[in-house]
Amino acid sequence: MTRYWLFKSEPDCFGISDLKRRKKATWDGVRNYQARNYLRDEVQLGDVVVFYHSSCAEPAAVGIAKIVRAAYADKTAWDSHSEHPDPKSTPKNPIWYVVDVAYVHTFQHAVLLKVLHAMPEMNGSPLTQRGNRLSILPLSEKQYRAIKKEGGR
DNA sequence: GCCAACGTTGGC
DNA sequence: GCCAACGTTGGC
Repeated sequence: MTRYWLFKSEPDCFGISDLKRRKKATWDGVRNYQARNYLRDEVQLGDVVVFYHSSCAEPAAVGIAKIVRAAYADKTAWDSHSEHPDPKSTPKNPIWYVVDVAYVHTFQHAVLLKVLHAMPEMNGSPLTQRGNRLSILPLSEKQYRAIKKEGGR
C-alpha cells in the first residue's frame, strides 16, 4: 500500500528545481533518529513524497516526488569530507540511511506554511506543531490529497 | 540575524 | 538516570 511522506529540504541547499533538473536524487544527510527510523523501516519503493521547502523566505510544500529505491546505508556518514560525517557509523554497522527519490512534478501554486496551518486536515500533524524539527514525516492519504489540491495538480 | 524549541551529549 | 550545556532547526 502506498504511503505518503513529507520530506523537508532547504531550497538554498537542494530545492525542487534541483530535483527537477537532476530527475533523481539520493536523500542523504538525515541525522535524526526518528526521521531515520521512518526512512529505514517504513518508507517503501513507490511511496509518494511531498517536497517541502524549509528555512527559507517562503516555507511551503512545493511539489511531488516518489521513492525509487528503498533504504540503504548512508555512505556520507563515514566520509569525513562529507557535510554530515558521523564516525560512529561504519559500513559494517551503518547508523544512517538514505533513499532515492525521483522528481514527479512541481505544484502550480506552492502551498505556503500559513495555508498548511489553515487546513483542517493538517491538525495534529507534526508539521504544523510548534517547534517541530522532524525532517521526514508521514502524511495521511487525506492530508496528501488536501495538499495536492491546494497545489493545483 | 534573532530566538524559541528541540535532540543529543556528557558529567555526575 | 538526571539534567545542564550545547548545537541545530526553522519560522520570522
